[in-house]
Amino acid sequence: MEVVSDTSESKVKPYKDTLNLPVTRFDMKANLATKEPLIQERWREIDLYGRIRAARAGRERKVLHDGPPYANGEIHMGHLLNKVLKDVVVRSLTMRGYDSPYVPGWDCHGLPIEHKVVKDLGSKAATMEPAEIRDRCRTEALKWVDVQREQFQRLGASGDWNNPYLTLDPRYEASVLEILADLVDRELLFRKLKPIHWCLNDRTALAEAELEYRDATSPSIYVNFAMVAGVPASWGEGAWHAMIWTTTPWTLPANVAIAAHPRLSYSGIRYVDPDTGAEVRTIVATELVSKVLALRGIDEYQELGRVLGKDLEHAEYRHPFIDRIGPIVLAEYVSAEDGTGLVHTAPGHGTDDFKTGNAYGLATLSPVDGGGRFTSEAPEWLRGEFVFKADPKIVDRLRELNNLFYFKSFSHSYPHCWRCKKPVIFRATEQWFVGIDRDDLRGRVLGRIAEVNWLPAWGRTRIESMVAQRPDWCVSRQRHWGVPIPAFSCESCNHILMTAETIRRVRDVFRDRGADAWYRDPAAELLAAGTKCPACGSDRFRKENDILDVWFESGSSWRGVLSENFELGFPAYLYLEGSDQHRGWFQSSLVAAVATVGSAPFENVLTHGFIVDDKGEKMSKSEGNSISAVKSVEKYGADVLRLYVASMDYSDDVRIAERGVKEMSEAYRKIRNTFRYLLGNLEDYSNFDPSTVPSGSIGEIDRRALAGLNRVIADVRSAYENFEFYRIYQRIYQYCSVDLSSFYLDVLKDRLYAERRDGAERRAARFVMHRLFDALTRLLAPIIPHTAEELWGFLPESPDKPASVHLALFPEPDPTWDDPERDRLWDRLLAIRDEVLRELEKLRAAKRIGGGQEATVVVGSTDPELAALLAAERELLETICIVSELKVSDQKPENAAHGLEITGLWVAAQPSPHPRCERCWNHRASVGADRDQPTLCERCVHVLAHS
RNA sequence: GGGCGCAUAGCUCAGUCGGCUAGAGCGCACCCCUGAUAAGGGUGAGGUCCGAGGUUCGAAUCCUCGUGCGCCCA
Repeated sequence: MEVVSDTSESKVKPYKDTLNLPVTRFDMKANLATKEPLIQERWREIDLYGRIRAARAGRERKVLHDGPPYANGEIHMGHLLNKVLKDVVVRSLTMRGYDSPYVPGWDCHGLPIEHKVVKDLGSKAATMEPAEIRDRCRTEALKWVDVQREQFQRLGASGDWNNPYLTLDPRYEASVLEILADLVDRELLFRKLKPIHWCLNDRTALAEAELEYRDATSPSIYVNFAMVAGVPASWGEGAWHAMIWTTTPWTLPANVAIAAHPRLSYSGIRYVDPDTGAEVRTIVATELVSKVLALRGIDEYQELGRVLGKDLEHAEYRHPFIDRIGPIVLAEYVSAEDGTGLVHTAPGHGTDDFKTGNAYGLATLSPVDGGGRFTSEAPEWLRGEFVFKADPKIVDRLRELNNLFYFKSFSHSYPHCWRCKKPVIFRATEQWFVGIDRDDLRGRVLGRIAEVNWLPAWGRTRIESMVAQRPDWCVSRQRHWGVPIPAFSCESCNHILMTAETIRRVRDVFRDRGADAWYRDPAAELLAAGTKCPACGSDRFRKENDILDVWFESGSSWRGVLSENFELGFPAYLYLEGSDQHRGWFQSSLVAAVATVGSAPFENVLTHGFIVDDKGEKMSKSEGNSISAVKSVEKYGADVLRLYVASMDYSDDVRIAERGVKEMSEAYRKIRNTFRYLLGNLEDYSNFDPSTVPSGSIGEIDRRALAGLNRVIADVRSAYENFEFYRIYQRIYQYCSVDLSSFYLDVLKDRLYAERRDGAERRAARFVMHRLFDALTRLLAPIIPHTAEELWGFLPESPDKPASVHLALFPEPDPTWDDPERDRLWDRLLAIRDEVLRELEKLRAAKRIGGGQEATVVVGSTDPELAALLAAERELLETICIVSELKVSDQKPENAAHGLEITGLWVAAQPSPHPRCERCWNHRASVGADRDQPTLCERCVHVLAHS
């Protein structure tokens, strides 16, 4: 077969080379995974963070103080959300002109790290010195600091990553002790008993995480306590009792009260004991009476009266084997699930009991030593006895005294030690507390809360109710990995010695050599020479072993980072964390600051929600619905993840799903392509000077685009100021998609491609495109910093142009282009355009045209006002509808359609009768008029003649 | 079980003081273009405004009670 010719193909577009088609080196494909690390590398090379600091030096300072993440494990989506939000805040403050330094921090001490280290060491741990274990903990913590630092930086977060604050830094540890000393100065710190989980075998305190719940057999006993006062008189005279139930008889020596539920009904009953034949009167929760009596096979009894729990409050009973009167108290946790509805209360042996005891001012008894043997505080017949062996003795005693109603063995879930696997007990020990009601600390904290700006506003209600209800703050822990509480005890009389003065002395040692000094130096060297026990005069002391709660450490960061060491300034402009921190860091920081310096450490507190999956349920590794932050960033790029996070209202929970990330990739591409198109038409951009474009040459359509940009700038700036980042994404994305891509840039094509390269009309378009490019790049910089930086590189160099977009300021609206009256005109023109496009679509569906340039349109109206508008704006309408010809007529053709939205308007569209210009593809009557170039329209002939 | 929140289209969000037929973008379906081309344009279909009561001439909006989900407690 003979090939006729392929010259026809080359002749199809003979004029293509004469057009000004888009050209750019800016890639359509972002390739963020490889490009972002290169951009970050450049930022490091030019010390961008340092340059930003220098550029903003002397400007008003607004500091976002970083809440330290725990240095343990790789970062997850929660970290990503938090750090991206912080980075958007810091970068936007910077671009608003503020000096906004960001010092990241890490929480390095605490149980999870120590737990892991001890677990890895296995049995060796027991033989190691605390200082050795601490060395390993430090290594572990610093390892994760490095891992997380890399991963946070990979997100593009800007900050002083070379000088972060670490809670294990000696300077930081010294600041923590400084706060402790201040608390002692103000008499807010004290010791009191508190029950904690205690392993009798290892003689050590255990945290909740170190407990294993396993089945154990315990005695279950029902005991009648003799009432001495407060039984309703209407129930009649007699020896009344109150029946309690317990599975830990050995805690009865510490019993100081019986708890009832205020709104539960209690019955006074009379029954005959089947064994002794004696008549017994006792009190039991009404709904449990028959169940309890059935244990002994009793089915006959008389109910002598009923009363609500709250009416039993302050009634009194006598302890069955100790000479002591105890009250009936009220507690919400009492239930009628099992037992008798009356709960044996021993504040020294249970958390609930302790709380109730505090509320009623009851004594916390703890007659048990570290090995589980009763002390001299217990009745003589129990002294020296091991608690679990005491159970049967106590049961026998109760039986002898005729107080035991019922006994059986009972299997239930009970906490055991994670290491030795033996059952643990609750045992009250001396702990250090910050007294929340001393010196009206609670009231003062509540007062400062009211002065802070909480975002969202309900954060205030939340933290207020937490502070109003919180108990004293227990700040001591029986661990190794933390800041030691530098207390001494007298070797001869056990008096505890810790004054502001002794603390500050140790603080100085810590600042020089770190907290390890506590474990290495003898007590005598940590105390001033000649220190004597104020109680007995001895000069020999031991070091105590408690460390501080990690919340106390992180709650001291305003001092160790804002006031001292980093000199960022106190208070901080903003704290920004998840809403769980109302109980955590916000509160510990607030209490520590109000207690010691009297004011809140922050002016604004912004909270975000939690990461949930696409169904709105929380992400967890065990559920298999979690998405790896590290892998997602590697796969899609940090900018895509940042855009994703920024697109959602973080005040509520944030849904993250793989599909969502993919959709966001597409949205990112759309934004990227909009910029790419702008760049493509700004060829030889570096030589384009927008200041040479006279404003008089800026046309109607261009003015509308610039007015629209003004609104975008104003909206976006205000959204940044209000921390409403998702509005920024919505606003810019919709602007790029609707106003630019599908309208302005589409309409502009004929002008950009076909007009004279340096003609006034084309220069006007490029003026607008330059302004769009410059403003949108700046506005997006805090959210997609890498892409913005890449775009920034394409802006023409000038002495005013900073080396990085992140050194630049946000754009300002330019009122030159605002004209509300013209905005209203445009609303009408665009509505008319919609009607025209609908008609074109009908022609297209009928296969009569393809592109709009193949069509000619006639519009008109019976409404004289509208008809006049059409006539006045005919040319503009022709341009924005992108048709070859738009005519206005008062003669309505038969096939004309009525406006769908605009009544009185009619539109008729049909294929253009004119030939197509081979250069600009418009169908024009003028095609063929020029003898030399018979396939071109008049405009194109003219352009070619003058270029 | 308690405290604090949230719930509008498949997704992300608007919706003012209670007042039109509840909107936008994306996605989706169909179509066009091939001079933004792993792009671009057009048209269209999508809603029990979480549910049930109540207030009101009128409720996505205000009130009450639920349901689901989250955070913090117990």
